[in-house]
Amino acid sequence: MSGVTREAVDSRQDILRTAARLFQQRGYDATSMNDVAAALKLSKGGLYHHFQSKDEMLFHIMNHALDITEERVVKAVRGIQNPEERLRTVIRLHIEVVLSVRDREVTVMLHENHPLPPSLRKQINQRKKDYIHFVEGLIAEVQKQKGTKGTVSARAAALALLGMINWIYQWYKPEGRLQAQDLIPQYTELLFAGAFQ
Amino acid sequence: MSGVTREAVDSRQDILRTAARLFQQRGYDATSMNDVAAALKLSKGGLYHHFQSKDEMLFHIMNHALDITEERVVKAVRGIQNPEERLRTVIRLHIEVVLSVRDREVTVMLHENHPLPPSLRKQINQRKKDYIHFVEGLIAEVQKQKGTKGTVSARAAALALLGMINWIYQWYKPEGRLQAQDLIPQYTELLFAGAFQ
DNA sequence: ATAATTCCACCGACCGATCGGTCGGTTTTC
DNA sequence: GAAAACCGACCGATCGGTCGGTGGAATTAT
Repeated sequence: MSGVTREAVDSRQDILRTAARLFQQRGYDATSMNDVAAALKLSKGGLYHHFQSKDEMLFHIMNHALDITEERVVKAVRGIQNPEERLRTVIRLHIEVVLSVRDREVTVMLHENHPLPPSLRKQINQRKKDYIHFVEGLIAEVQKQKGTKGTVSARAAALALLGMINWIYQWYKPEGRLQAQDLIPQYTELLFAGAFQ
Repeated sequence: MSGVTREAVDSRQDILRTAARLFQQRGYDATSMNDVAAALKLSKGGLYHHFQSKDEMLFHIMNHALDITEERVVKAVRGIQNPEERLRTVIRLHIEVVLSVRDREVTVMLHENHPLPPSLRKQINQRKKDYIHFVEGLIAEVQKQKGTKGTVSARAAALALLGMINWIYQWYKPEGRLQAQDLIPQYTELLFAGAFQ
């Protein structure tokens, strides 16, 4: 067993990536299992060899989107001591994740609210809440450090920040003006000092 | 003809209101024409007497949502001379529209991106763009008035503001903490001075 | 005033298509 | 040769949409 046991990469991952692409482009409901199978040059029967249901695929895609966010944002800033710098980095990384062409799972998670079976649904919602809480706590830390006296609570600021970032996929066009590298400093400054400094 | 010619109110409006409620609660795709008809105590055949297709209903709902926004936000602030006060009022009114239980059409318009026939789709998208432009222009005015030197462009600020407001429906619970009346001043201050003043 | 006609909201059975999902059997892989 | 991967025909259900017809109110003719 010298590095074997693998090969064929683990086709589940490939399938999920393709499915995520289609779900993002056409929407979950408008994408049939036949569409997914065809895009993978599989039959529908073959596809069902790997997944039990369409819901299960959506669940895995959403879970993977949350894995990505935790990996590329939460874990990535653990080492940063200064709260303000940590928050600035979170903003940058989160925007980069949302705009990443590679991570279409994230957009699917943001947009689709197809009713999953309750147990699966609860798992996803809990992880989403955890992330909001993470951002809220970080903002509270920065507020404390800066001695903020304003009326903006950490919770409202977190929800506003996540709202403006998570809404980007609704209007962003890679070929349009306002590119990612312009967006990051502007959204950051908006949160830290408003739009009229 | 003494005030006659009416009666029966105009059932198309009633139908659209019911459809909007169902579309918002269950989603457009997950709501069948039978569901809509049943909620109105109609048969599906009877429903199709009033509308040609499900797409047409969605189009009218979205158009109506844009009517509401123009009426209750854009037109409502026309009389306000001072740009800053006008912008503050726009923020308040827009949040109130998004949170209004009565205007479920708005949430439907924000969330659903079902592919309408191109001509209808273009109309909706154009009106959305017009509204973004309206907010962008207003922000630019305030920036000029205040002599803003920062790096936040009016366009980025407009998209961020609309993002944080239009995202509210994703997390807002009427029974939760963070009510509308708390939200409005906090979102306003966030845009004007950031979260750490 | 009444009979005939028009009109309109509505019904309910039906259609073709498509959907998610199944299953028995065949091919591929190691 | 066993096990995993895969095929393709098939199923029941549901979908958006159609259509011939019906009953009653309004309109017109007589």
